[in-house]
Amino acid sequence: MTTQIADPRPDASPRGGARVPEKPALEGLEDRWIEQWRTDGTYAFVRPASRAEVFSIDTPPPTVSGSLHVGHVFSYTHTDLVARYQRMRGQHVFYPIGWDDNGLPTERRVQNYFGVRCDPSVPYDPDFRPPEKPDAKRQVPVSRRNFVELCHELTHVDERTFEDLWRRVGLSVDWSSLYTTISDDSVAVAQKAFLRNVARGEAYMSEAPTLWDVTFQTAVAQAELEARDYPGAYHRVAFHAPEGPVFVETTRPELIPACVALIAHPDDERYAHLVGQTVTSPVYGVELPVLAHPAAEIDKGSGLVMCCTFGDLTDVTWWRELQLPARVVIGRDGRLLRDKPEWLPDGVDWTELAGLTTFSAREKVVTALRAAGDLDGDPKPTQRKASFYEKGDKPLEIVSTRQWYIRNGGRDADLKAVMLERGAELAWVPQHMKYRYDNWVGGLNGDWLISRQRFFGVPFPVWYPLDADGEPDYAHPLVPEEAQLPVDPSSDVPAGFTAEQRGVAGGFMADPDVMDTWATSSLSPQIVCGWERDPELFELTFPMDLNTHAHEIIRTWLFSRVVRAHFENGSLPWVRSMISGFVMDPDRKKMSKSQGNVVVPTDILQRYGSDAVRWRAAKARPGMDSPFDEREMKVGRRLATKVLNASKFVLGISSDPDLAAVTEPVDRAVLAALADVVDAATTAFDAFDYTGALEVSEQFFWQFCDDYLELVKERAYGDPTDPGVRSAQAALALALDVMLRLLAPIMPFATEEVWSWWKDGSIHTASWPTRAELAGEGDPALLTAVSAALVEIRGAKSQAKVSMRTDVAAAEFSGPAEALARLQAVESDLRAVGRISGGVSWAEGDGPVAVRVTLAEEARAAE
RNA sequence: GGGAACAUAGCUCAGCUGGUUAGAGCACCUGUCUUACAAACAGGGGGUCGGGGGUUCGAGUCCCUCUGUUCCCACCA
Repeated sequence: MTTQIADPRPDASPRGGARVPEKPALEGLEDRWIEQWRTDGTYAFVRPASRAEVFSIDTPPPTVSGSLHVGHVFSYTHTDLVARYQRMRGQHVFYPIGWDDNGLPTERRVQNYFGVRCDPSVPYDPDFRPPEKPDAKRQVPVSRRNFVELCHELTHVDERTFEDLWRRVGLSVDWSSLYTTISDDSVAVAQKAFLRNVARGEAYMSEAPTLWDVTFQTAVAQAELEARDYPGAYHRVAFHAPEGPVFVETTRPELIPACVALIAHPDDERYAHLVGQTVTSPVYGVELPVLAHPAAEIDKGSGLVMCCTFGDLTDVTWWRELQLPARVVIGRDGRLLRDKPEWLPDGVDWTELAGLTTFSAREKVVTALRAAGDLDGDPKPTQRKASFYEKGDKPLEIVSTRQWYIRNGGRDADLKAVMLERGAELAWVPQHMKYRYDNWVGGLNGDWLISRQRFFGVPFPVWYPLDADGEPDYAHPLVPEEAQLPVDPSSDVPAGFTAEQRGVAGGFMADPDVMDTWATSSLSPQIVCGWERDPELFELTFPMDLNTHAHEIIRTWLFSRVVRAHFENGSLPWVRSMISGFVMDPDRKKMSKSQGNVVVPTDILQRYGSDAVRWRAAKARPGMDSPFDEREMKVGRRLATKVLNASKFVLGISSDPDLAAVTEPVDRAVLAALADVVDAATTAFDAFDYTGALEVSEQFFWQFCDDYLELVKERAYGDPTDPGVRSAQAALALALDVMLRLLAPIMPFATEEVWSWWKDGSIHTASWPTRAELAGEGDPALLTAVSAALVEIRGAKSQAKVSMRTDVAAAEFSGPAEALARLQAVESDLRAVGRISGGVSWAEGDGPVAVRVTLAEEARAAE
C-alpha cells in the first residue's frame, strides 16, 4: 500500500465557498486521516472536572501472538461506534487499548517462529541467536531468560501490526494510554492484587488433583476447558469377588492399576451385597473396597464403576469424599510411571508398562486382561466426550499438584450467590447474555486456578523458606512489600535473605510458576484506570461505563474481572456490558482456524475501505451472530461514495447553513423530517442500538439524495438574493451538516473528509446534532406526498421506456385534498424535476396520490 | 441432559407496548449516459410471516405445543 499523505484536493469551488475536490474518492482517505488524527491527538483523553463528564470503556486486550479475523474487527468497531457517539455528545471519552502479550499463546508462537524451546536448566547466553531456519521438529533448547527475551522481541513486532490494523479500522482509542499485560506496571498491579487476595484469604495455595495438559505440561483452569468427541471403547472387565467375578465397563483399562475402589449407587440392589466387601483387581491383584456413592449411575455401564486416581472429576469427588488413597500411575508427561508403584503385589511385572503413553499402555493391559480371561467379549467402540485444553490436542489428565487458586464461588455457595448478584447488577446489552453468565457461574465446580507451569508471564511474588533438609515450607510463604513490586522472585531475594541462600538448606526458593494471563487481564480496569497509581484518574474513570467484547469470553474475561473488582473494589468493574455476536462463515458455521474458514480483515479493509467494513459491522446488532457476505461490503462502500458525491454537489451549491433563511414549505419539511431522524438516532444510540441509529440515518440520507435533492436542485441553482432560492440553499447546507454528523460514528473517514472541505476542526469532536438546530414549523408529510408524486411521474416515464428528461405535456394529480394542497405548494419544484412544461390539473379523490402523465408529442413519435 | 437465541420475500435483516392491501437492502427483471454519482439513476416482479392449536372484533406481533437451526453449559464407567 503506498502511503499518500499529501493532500490531493485541488482547487476550491468558487460558488459554494468550500474547497471541494474535482473528483472525490475513498482511496487514500484512511492514510490521510489516520495521520491527521495522530498528529492532532484528536482522541486524546482530557481530564474533566467530574466523573459525570467521563465515559470510560474497557476494551479487550487482544492476544498479539494470535491472528485476528473479521469478527474481531466487528466487535471492536461496535465499541468505537459508541465511543464516537459519546464523544460527540460532549463526554470525555476514556478509551484505552492494550495488548495481551504474555502467556502460552505467545510462548507457542515464539517456539514456532524461532524454532526454540524453553529449558530452564540451560544457562543464559547473552549472545544467543535463534537458528536461521527454524525447525519445528528440532527446537533448540534455550534458557528461560533467553526465551523471555525472544517473547518480548516478537510481541513487539506483533504489536505494531495490530496497532496498524486498529488505526486503519478507525478505532478512536487514545493511543497514548496503550498498555500491555507484561509491562512493569501491569505486573505490579497483578502482583499487588494477588498479594491482597492472599492477605484477605481470597487466594490460596493447595495441593490437589488438577486438570493437566500433558503436552504443555501445565495445569489449566475450568474456563479453558473444551469438551470434544474422542473415540474410545467399552471394555467389560472382571474383578474378583469371593463368590465370583463382577463386571465393570471402562474405557480406560490402563487405569486398572490406579484403581482404589469400586463404586455402586446406594440404591442399586444388584450390588448391595457387595458393598462393604472387597474385591481383587484383574491382572494386578490389588485388593479394593466396594463402596456406595450416589454419584454412581445405575444405568451407566454395568452400574459398578472403577474409582481411579484419577480418571475424571467424579473420581476426584469419590477420592475426596470417601477418603480413598491416591494411587497415581500417570506422570506429568502423560506417560505411565517408570518405577513400579509400591502398592502392586510383588508378582506383577511393571516393565511392560513403564514409560508408555496411555494409548500404548491400554493395548498392553487389554492383552493381559484377555490372557487372564478377565476381559468379557470384545471392546465395544464408542464416541465419548473428553475434556481438552482449548489450545491442546490431547485429552487432559488429572494429576495432583500444588497450585494457586482465587476463590470464585466454585466451592462456596455463598460466594457463588454473591457473584450471581453481581451479574444481575450489571446492565447487559443484549439482556439475554446474562444467561451465559448465570450458566457459567452456576456451573462452577472449583476455584479459579491461576498458576501455570510456564515461563513467560507474571511471576508469583512469593518465595518459600527451605528447612534444614532443604524442603520448602509452603505453609509460610515469604512475600515482598508492595513498594517493591514488581518483583521477579527468581532473581530478586526476599527480605532477610541473601542471594547465596537461594536453593540451599535454611535458605529460600522462588515460586517457580507464573500466573495465567487471565489473572492479569482480569485487572484491566484497575490497570487502565490507574488503581493506586493515579487516584485522580481512578476517581474519574472507575467503575467504568462500558465493557465490550464477544460472547465467547463472558466466562473468562468478563467473569474474572467481576471477581477481581468485587474483591478489590467492592463493586462491579463497569456498569454495562455490550456483547458482540460472531461473524459466521457463509454457511453459518463458526469461524475457526482449524476449520480454515477464517476471513482475514486486512484484505477486505483494503478492498472495500474501512468505512464500508465499519458500516457492515454496524449492521450487526449486539449479540447477533451474522454470516459473512462480501457483497454487503459493496453496499457500505456505495454509501461512503455517495456521501462524498452528494456532499460535493451540495457544497457546490451552498456551504452556508442558515435556519432562518429556510422559508419554503418543502425546505422546512425536509428539516422537520431530519429533526425526527435526529431524535430517533439519538434515542437508539442512547440505548446502545447503533444499528437502529444507522438505519434511520442512512434511510433518510438516501431519500434526501433521491427525492429532495432532485426536487430542489433547479431552484437552488438560481439567484441567491431570491428568498426561495436562498431557502433551498440554506436547507441543503444545514441538512448536510447534520447528516454528516449523524453518520460520523459509522463512517469516520468519509465524513471527516467532507467536513474538512468546509469546516475547521474534526467532525469527531463536533457536537452531536440536535432537534433545536433544525427546529421550526415543518410538515414532514409534505415530503411523503412529494415522494409519492415523484414515483408516479418517474414510473410513467420508466414504463414508457423514455429518458427522465422527457418533456411532460400534461399532468393530472389526484388524491386526497390535503395531499393535493401540499403538492400545490411545491408545484414549481415538481414542474422542474418532472420536466412538466404543459398544463397541470388537480383532481380530488379517495385513493392514494397518483399522477396521470401525458408525455410530449416528440417523445411519443420517437416510440 | 440443562439453558439461551433465532425461525418473516432466493440471500441478509426491520417490523416498539396486537389494528388499514407485511417493509428495506442485496440478488433478479425492464429501462435511462438526467451536467454529484453508470462501481450511478428510474421502475418492476417476488413473502401470508417454520407446523399445529388457542386468546381476541382483529395476531407476523400475546399464550401453549411441535419441528428445525445455532450457540452456551454439563456429559470421560
